[in-house]
Formats: sequence, C-alpha cells, structure tokens
Amino acid sequence: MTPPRRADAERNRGLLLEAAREQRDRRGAVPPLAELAACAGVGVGTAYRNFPSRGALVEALALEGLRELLTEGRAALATGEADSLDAFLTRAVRMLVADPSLAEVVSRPADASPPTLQAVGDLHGVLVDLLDRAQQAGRVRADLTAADVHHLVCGVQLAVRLAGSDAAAGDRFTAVLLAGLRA
Amino acid sequence: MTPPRRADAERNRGLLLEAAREQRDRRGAVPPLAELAACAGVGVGTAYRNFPSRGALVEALALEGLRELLTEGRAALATGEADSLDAFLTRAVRMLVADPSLAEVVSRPADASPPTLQAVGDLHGVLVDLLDRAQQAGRVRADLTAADVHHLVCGVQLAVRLAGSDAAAGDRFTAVLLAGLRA
DNA sequence: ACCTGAACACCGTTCAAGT
DNA sequence: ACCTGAACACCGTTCAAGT
Repeated sequence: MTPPRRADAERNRGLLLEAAREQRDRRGAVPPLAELAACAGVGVGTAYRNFPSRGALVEALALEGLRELLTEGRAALATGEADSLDAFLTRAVRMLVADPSLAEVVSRPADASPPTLQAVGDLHGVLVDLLDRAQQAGRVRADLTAADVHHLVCGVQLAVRLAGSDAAAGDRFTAVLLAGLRA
Repeated sequence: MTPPRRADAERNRGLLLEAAREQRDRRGAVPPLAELAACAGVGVGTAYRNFPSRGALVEALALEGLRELLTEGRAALATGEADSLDAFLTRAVRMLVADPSLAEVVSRPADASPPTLQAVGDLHGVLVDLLDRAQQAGRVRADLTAADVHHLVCGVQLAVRLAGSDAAAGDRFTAVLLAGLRA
C-alpha cells in the first residue's frame, strides 16, 4: 500500500511538522513556507516533496486535533446518554476556537487529503448517531440534520472568535446554540 | 471639511466603484486590482489615489449594503413591536449571506474607513435598542449583549454559507438562533 | 493636482542542477 | 530517490516620470 520512503525523507517530514507545530503554538499561525522550511532546516522543495502544498502541511497538523475530537465524540456516544450531544458540541466549539487550522479543516474539508476526509467522514458519522439519539429522545428538533449541526457549530466557532475567543462569551454562545437546538 | 477634488479624479473614483460592483455581481467577487483598474479604464495608481487600499474599495461597496441594513434596522425599531428583533435578524442574516464583502465588514470593522465605522456604530446602536426592548418584554435572555447578538448573526451567516447558501438551510439556522435567544 | 505603469515586496509553487 | 534554492507566478502597493 504505502510505498517505502527513504529514512531521510521521513525524517524531514517530521522536522517540518514539528517546526510548524512549534511556530503555530508560539506565534499563533504557521509562518510562510520559506521561513518554515528554514526553521526545519530544509529547503522549500523538500516541503513540496512531503506535502502537496503548504495548506496540506497545515492540514496534517490539524488532523491531530481532528482525531482527538473524533475520540471524544465516540466517548460521548459510548455513554449512552441522550444529552451527550450537548457535552460533545460544547467540547467541539472549544477545540475549534482554540485551533484555527482545525476549524478551517472542519469547516471546508472539500479538498483535504484522504486521511483527513476519512476522519471528517467518521466524525460526521458520530454526529449522525449522537443527533439521532437526541432526536429519538425528543430533546432536539426533528427538522435538523447532522450537517446542519455541523455547520452551526462552525458558525458558533466564528462568533466566539469574533468575540475575541473570550471563554465567557464562548459559554454564552454555546448555551444559545444548545437552547436553539431543543425540540 | 471635505477638500475639493478635481472633476476627473471624482469621475475615476466612480468608474472604479462601478466596475467593482459590476464584476462582483457578475463573477461573485471583486477581481485583482490590476484587472479591476483595466475594467474601469484607469491605471492602478489611480485606484490608490482614490482608496487607501484594495480592501478599502471593496469596503466602500459594502457600505451601500450596510446603510440598507441600517435603514431596515431603524424601520424595525419604528414598528415598536417587541419581536421586531426577530424580523431584523432574519433580514440581516439573508443580507450578509448574499454579500460576502458586507459580511466581512460587519464581522471585522476594526480597520475600516471612518464612514464605515460610523455606519457600523449606528447599526450597533439600533441593535442595542432592539435587543433592549426584546429583553424588557422578557422575550430574550437577559445575559446577552448587543455585541453577542451581533457576533452570533455573523456566525449564523457563516453556517449558512457553509451549507451552500441554501435558503431552506438559512431558514432553519435562523430559527435555531431565534429560539436560542429566547429567555 | 492627477494619471500611468514599471518596479518592488511578498508568498506560494516549480524545476534544473546536484548528491 | 531525495535535496537545494533560484526562478517563476500572482497580487497588492509604491513611486518616478509625465500631463
């Protein structure tokens, strides 16, 4: 399946991801590619050998958060409680606000890499199940789809960001969303 | 106050705005500045003589929609009805979805031109009044500020856009927002 | 006072040359 | 097979020269 890579190529890929993660955490955004490549100690061409584009590299970083969100979604589903949807959506909004690149990928996964599309698809499946359970229990409006809830969460994430990513505002906006979903 | 401008400068300004409006309506976005200047039949330098930046030109276009929204807000306020906030927010979401540049300006007015800041400020004032009346009537949660509602509307606008600007989705999302605002 | 457009800055992407 | 970095494309912005 996966073709074997030369060890140095694999190492450079890791150096690029690590440099991107460090710069993102230190400065809030992944720097331009030339600068990023310099931080990683490689040439820009090496970045393009390991990733189809700069966006794909950022996306690979976001995938870590995406999988974490997926894990939380499955845990919420496993509780078996009808209102586990609320806890999951609250957590999702917080994670999307904390990581702009994760929000970007979750909002517009259209031209993402196969692993990302897989994870987004899995996440959607979890949301379908969580929503279905909440709707069966009569706790959420029946006219909403999982895609609706997905898009609304992305919307609330933007609202919180516009409010300066303030935690209290995030709590209020999430409360508005959850109340609005009620049947 | 306003220094007198030479007639040809004023005319070029109008040509640029008209070209930008036409391109936006025909192709969904204002083209790069070199192309826009060519459409208007002027040089790029002329664009910079009339606007501080390309963004400022786009913003000047959005200002038209902003003033329209302001007019509607005042009309909603003039009805004197406690639930005129709902009608206004519904209209606001539709207008923001229909015009990305308007949504951009309403979402992030920070570094906008004085006339735009004025209009955004006026709009905020109208929203304060509409919200206050709805809260006094016990129709909307008391813990929400006008800024909260402002940000939430921007968020719903994004959600609708992510749903492909579908009108039915817009209606559902607006319904979720309005229900969520209820006391 | 205003106009033009070549030149510059910035950043993502490609590709010829090298190991 | 992989690496490097100069070169290219694109687009916003500036400014010297012209009217």
